[in-house]
Amino acid sequence: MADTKNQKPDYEKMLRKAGVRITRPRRVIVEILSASDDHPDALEIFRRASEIDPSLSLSTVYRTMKLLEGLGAIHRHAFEGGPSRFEQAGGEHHDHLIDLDTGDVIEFKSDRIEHLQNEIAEALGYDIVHHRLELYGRKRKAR
Amino acid sequence: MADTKNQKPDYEKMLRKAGVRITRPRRVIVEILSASDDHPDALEIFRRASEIDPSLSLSTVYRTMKLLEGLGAIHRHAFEGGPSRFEQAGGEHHDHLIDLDTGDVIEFKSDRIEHLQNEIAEALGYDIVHHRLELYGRKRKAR
DNA sequence: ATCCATGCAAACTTTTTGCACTCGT
DNA sequence: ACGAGTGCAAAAAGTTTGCATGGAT
Repeated sequence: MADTKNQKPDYEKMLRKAGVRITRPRRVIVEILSASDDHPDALEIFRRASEIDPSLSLSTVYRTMKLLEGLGAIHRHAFEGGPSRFEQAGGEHHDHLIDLDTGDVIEFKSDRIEHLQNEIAEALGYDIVHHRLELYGRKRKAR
Repeated sequence: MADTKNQKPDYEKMLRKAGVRITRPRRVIVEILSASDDHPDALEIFRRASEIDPSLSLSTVYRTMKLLEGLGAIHRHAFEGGPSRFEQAGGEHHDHLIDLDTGDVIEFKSDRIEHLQNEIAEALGYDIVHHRLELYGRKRKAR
């Protein structure tokens, strides 16, 4: 289960290809993302990045997230009742189970569910652009 | 497909059972909900209700939505990039396909997907409290 | 030397809340 | 008449934006 993990996107290359400038703030943010296995929100990314460069601003984090999202380098998730949380793209597609007690996010995938989704959209006359499947639960206590 | 539609909740009864007061604002809001087949957001409910009682406030709409949600009389959906949208409870469980061009919401259900979700949670050692499955797509053009 | 990107503060959107008053019970 | 519920305005929370300055190319 650990080896389904990402081969991380080469952010610098993507930025260069996009024709935007490789600035210090962008380098720092991208470095934080590379070092992250979790699903931090903008404020958390800001905190982590601030340790490297305290002059960085939250606006820049937001702007950079939007930029990277547009490039397909990261995914944005809007889990319920909280701010957007981000994750590097590059791994294979997966969905999320959110631990209601801890906020932890567990990734999983199911080809069968994906397939059923396509069947459903097909039947309704739609092409799926993307989808969102989130399970909210708690660790099973009872034996 | 039209007959999978809701038998609407009896809001007044639910409010009474909850031991809260049946006020004019609540009556009006609940009347709007009863008359709705779509998935309006708070502001839209406020607009519709304002036609009946112009003195009603948006805060009260929010407060009432929270109350009704707590009673299980309505469901709150946070589709991506927009405000919460509401729907009467009482129909059978279903998921949503959101038309990216129009914002229309199409309801569907799949026992097989539900079942797979439970299997997955089970395998991960979790009990599902609830879940969210949304398909975002556009009407199929190509023949 | 350009002009894209940044920091800062202000604006914005959605939702919640404090407070004095109203009205259901 | 008591106190839950309301309207209003202000506050929160998350995110975006205008503007003057700074830095990558």
